[in-house]
Amino acid sequence: MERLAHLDETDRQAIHALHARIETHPTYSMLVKDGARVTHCTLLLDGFACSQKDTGDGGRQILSLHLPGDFLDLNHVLLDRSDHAVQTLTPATIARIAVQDLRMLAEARPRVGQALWRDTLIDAAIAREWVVNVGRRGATARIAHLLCEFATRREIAGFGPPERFDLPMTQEQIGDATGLTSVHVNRKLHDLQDIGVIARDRRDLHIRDWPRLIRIGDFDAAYLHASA
Amino acid sequence: MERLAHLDETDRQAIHALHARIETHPTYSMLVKDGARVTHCTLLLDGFACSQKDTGDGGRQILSLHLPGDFLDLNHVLLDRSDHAVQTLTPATIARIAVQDLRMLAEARPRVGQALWRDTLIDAAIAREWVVNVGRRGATARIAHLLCEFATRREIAGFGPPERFDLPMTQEQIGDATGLTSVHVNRKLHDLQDIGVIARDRRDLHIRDWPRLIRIGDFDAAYLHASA
DNA sequence: CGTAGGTTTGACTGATCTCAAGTTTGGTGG
DNA sequence: CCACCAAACTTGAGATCAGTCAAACCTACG
Repeated sequence: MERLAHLDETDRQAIHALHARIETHPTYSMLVKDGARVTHCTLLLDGFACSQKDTGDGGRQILSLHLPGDFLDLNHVLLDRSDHAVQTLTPATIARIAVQDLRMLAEARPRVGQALWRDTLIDAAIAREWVVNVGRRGATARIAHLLCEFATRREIAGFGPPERFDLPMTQEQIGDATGLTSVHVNRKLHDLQDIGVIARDRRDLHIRDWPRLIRIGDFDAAYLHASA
Repeated sequence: MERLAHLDETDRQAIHALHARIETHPTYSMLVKDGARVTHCTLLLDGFACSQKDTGDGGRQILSLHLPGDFLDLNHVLLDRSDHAVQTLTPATIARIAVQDLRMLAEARPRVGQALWRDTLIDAAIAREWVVNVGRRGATARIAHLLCEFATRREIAGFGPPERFDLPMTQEQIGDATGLTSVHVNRKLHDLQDIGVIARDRRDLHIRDWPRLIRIGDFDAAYLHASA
């Protein structure tokens, strides 16, 4: 949260005073169910997760990825019903904090409140960029954009350089995130590999030509609002 | 804003005390430019507008529609750079309010602050639903969903029943909103007409079989969070 | 080892795009 | 009031991208 707003000592104390329940969950647990009434917000402490929504005919769309340190569902501070699901992509440990506590905190400590609000605004900006990605880009660009976003968000969150990392997603999940089928994802991933832009070994992804991947993915990190 | 939170008399007075500059703009004016530094937020008083973003190869994606009474860019309260553009779809009159005034108001009157935050959360929910629409639904369903959303938002905003209204968009714009070409939009609109679900005369749209349109568009209004 | 989940490949299908030409509509100036 | 023009809508034919179906192949894990 330090990245979202300048907090003073009182702010920090107020945050540390929050009561949180720590939980651990295996891969593919539903942390939040779509349509559920929610009384707690969830903070991802370790592992990866994604927001998703199902269509009437059995399709699934992944809406965003969550890294350690992300709030998964801050929207529940003011909306009492969930409009999408959140699922773990890996084993994860989370902290559940009562909505009411967060709301009171936001009121008592405006700086903290603004940090939380700002976080939800960045989530919204990411969602808008995903509309563009899925609506107006070809398959290769969509996948490249997803890789760029994940790599830079990782870096921003302090997990090291964007050139090499474990991508915690199956090709099927990449497809659900980009509006493609797993078969097509596989082929386009190979294309990116064949032209030397990326290299892969299992989940381990190596971006060999970062500027080119950015160009292919039509990526501009501005929407992540990373600068304080 | 009364729909977003319960406000008391002091809240109302504080809102009325805001200084706003009223402007009128013709069709297709850029109210907010993508990437611009922003010092004012915009409230749409009359007319229609849309948020949009351009891709590197000249494509355009419409991200959301704005009705009279909507804030167009509340994200600027806490993010100083715009990550998308806002353009009028019809002649429009707007009110510009200084970001700083809104920020101070939100701090002084928590109820108002929560109303504003809640508004941005609903915008985010709409953006997420658009990701699903554009990512995982076929052409006809995308268009049907767009019509359903516009019709219900109109109704929620108090513009009368959802069965008949003027759609303030060209088929090209419907395409930009759904990730389709105007040609394909035209064909699918005709399909909907041929099966008797809608009738059209110029921009005047008549939904003749609302339950069926909802089914075709896989529409569930829950994401609009309309109930107080 | 055996199995399930994930990846890879091929052949075929189909939805949507592209290009291109008409047609209608609404506004504007004479 | 009419003629004209630009924008929007419509239609057709052909091309392309991505989906479907189906099988084979890995590979981690029990």
